[in-house]
Amino acid sequence: MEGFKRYLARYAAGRRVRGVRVLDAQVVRNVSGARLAEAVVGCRMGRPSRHGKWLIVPLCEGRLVFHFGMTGGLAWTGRPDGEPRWTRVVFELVGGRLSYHAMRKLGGVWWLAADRALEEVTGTLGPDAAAIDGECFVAAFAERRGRVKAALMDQRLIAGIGNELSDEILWRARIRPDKPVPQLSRQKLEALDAARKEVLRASMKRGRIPHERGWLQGQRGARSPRCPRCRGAVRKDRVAGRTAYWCPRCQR
DNA sequence: CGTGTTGTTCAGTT
DNA sequence: TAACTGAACAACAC
Repeated sequence: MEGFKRYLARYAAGRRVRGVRVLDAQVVRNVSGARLAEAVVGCRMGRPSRHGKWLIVPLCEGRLVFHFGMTGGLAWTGRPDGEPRWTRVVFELVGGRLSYHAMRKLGGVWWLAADRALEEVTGTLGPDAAAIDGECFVAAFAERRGRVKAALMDQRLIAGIGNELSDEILWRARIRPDKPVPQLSRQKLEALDAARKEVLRASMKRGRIPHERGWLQGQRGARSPRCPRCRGAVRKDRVAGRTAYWCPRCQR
């Protein structure tokens, strides 16, 4: 999401909207295409911000809110040639166009007038995972009783960590994904916090989760995934309703 | 044709 | 209440 934010900031921020084309009305969630166009045409896109996996772009008196589901993205096209496959909404800007695309339509685009709260769209979100300090992070786990992977991915607790990031953080902290939170020692919680900081720092620097040497995510989808640390076989299990990759030798 | 998928939400259950 | 499970959404790839 940080990558999308920077992409929008680089290509679209500061440009005036000339028109909006809604190719699939289903992904514009809370207003009609006509109402969206009425709200944003003539406005200049402001500097985007991010809270967890939500992208917020101020525009005139309101803001556009984007969520990308599992398969969404943004694409900037300077010249009027073909849009990306699965483009759902196109913002025609002075100097180019910004396409919102999504194969599966699990995310969407919202328009929020100035007097509406972000929470109306996003639901309750915890503080952003990249913005909090260690004390706040550890405190978030204080009352949790479930599995650590579920807690990490709970957006109401801490916003921004999804399936892949949670696996990567747990692997780095050497904690198994199904470990009950109450069984984590103070030391382990601090290791989790250190892993959280390092994984997010590196991911935000690159604009995506690295899938390279020394990263568990490089093994996701491999025929026989190997732990980058101990070379043991990586397990693939269902934890907290999602596919978890983890190393049973390193993660206890 | 069946299975799995980077996210979220909801109903139902423990 | 907290938290879990499964289904739903949607559109593929394999």
